[in-house]
Amino acid sequence: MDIHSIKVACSSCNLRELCMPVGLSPDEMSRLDSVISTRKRVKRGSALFNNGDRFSSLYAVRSGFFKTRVTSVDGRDQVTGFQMTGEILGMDGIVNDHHSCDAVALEDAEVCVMPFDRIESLSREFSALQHHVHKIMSREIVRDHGVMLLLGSMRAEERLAAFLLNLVQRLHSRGFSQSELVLRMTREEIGSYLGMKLETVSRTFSKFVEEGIIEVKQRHVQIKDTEALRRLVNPPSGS
Amino acid sequence: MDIHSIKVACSSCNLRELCMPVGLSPDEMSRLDSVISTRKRVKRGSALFNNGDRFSSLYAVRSGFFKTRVTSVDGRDQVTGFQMTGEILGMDGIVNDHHSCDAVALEDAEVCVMPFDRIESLSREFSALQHHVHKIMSREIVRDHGVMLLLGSMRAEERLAAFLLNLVQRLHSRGFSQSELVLRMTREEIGSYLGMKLETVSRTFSKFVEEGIIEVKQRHVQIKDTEALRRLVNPPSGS
DNA sequence: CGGCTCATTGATGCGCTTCAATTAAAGTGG
DNA sequence: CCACTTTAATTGAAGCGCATCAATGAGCCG
Repeated sequence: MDIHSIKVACSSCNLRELCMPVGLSPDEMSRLDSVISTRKRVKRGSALFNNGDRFSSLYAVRSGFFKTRVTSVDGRDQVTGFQMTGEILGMDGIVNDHHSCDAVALEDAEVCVMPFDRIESLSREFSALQHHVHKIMSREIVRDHGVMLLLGSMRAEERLAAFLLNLVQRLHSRGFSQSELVLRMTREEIGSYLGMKLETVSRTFSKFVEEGIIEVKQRHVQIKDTEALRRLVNPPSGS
Repeated sequence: MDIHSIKVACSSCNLRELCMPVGLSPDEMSRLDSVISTRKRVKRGSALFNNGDRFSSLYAVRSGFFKTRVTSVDGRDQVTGFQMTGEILGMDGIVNDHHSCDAVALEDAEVCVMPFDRIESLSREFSALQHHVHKIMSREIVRDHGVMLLLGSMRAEERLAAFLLNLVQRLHSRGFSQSELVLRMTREEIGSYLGMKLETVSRTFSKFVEEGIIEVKQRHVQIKDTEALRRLVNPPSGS
């Protein structure tokens, strides 16, 4: 066991509200600790796993920030999500025993490695853990449906507004500001996620700035009028 | 037990390759039979469940055809998928104990009702079933990522070509033709799924007909040049 | 047959992409 | 530490793809 494995314990992790362990007894919790065998560091720009890699584990983001991306046969790619502290990566790999997307760190990151066969065997013992795994996967499905709604029916301004509100809400629930955020991804990555070109992302940011809704300094964004963003996502009534 | 409950048994179901039971022993199979408590008929146009309904069960499509759809606060909706025989509905409901989308039958349909708490308890006994449940949810996640790629990075022709190829492939794996299909959904529903307007769907169909790729007579589609469709989805190299 | 829903097709315009140039920031080596 | 290079972001101008509006046609059913 290397030095990074010390204190790798869900029971003493300050992320337990966000991550896997929920409603477990102290005994169950310590059994879960034994599942989280290792931590793994991932350097900015490198991949936690790639499309085609053999699937073995789920990963809980301990620190840092990831994007996941799928690539079509002809090389186009699409960012399918951004994952922050406490969120789970790797569920795409279960169905075919191989990953079907890339997970790339957008800043130096650390993840908890949770071997999936261990999760499954422990799930057979603890129904609370079992149900939690099901919820995590269901949550991902529901999130994906929301992205489809965004991609299929919203216009550029609405998409970016929804994106900002979503990001800031997730950051807020992790103790950060409701109104300030630092983007960890490029305009191009935002655009890929939102189905628009980087120039459109940039222009839309500028438009929001002109309208006094946000302030932008590079990747630092300050939200000055949350309600205006909400109105953009959900147009009052008649378009 | 009403008459429809007779012979509701996975062990004698000709869909077992497509649906839930995989790699179960005869004993396990008969235990699974006991989970599938009932069948339920759903008339064309009516909902199996709606957004907000309490979640209790997963549903396996026994016959017929469904769409699922999410609705935004301001009333826009997005078709998130079309489900045919052997496919599973309802996984969206696990995370919040309530469904977050509507599942509407596009033709008279019948589903197997699988109470989720029973699935979970049986999953704790049979690891094969447990893993299969995980695979089904993972498959849905992977499918959703594919739809995001389609919505985020493809143009109208590519989207419709991908849609047709996907439909015909799923039908083929159920014993139907590789080249002929009957659309169970309207142009508007196709458009909602693909993020385009019904007029664009219609025009794109017409374009394919002009190019000799397909023949269309109302909802009956005959694919005359599968390779041309494949080339549309995956442009040769340039462009 | 008349009234419905669904589909097709045309004309016009807008939103976003594309191409291109400029600026700003971040990383690199002398 | 400051030139130099590289990457990221902004902004403008032009064009295209798809949406929108509108009218017609085709099936379906009471």
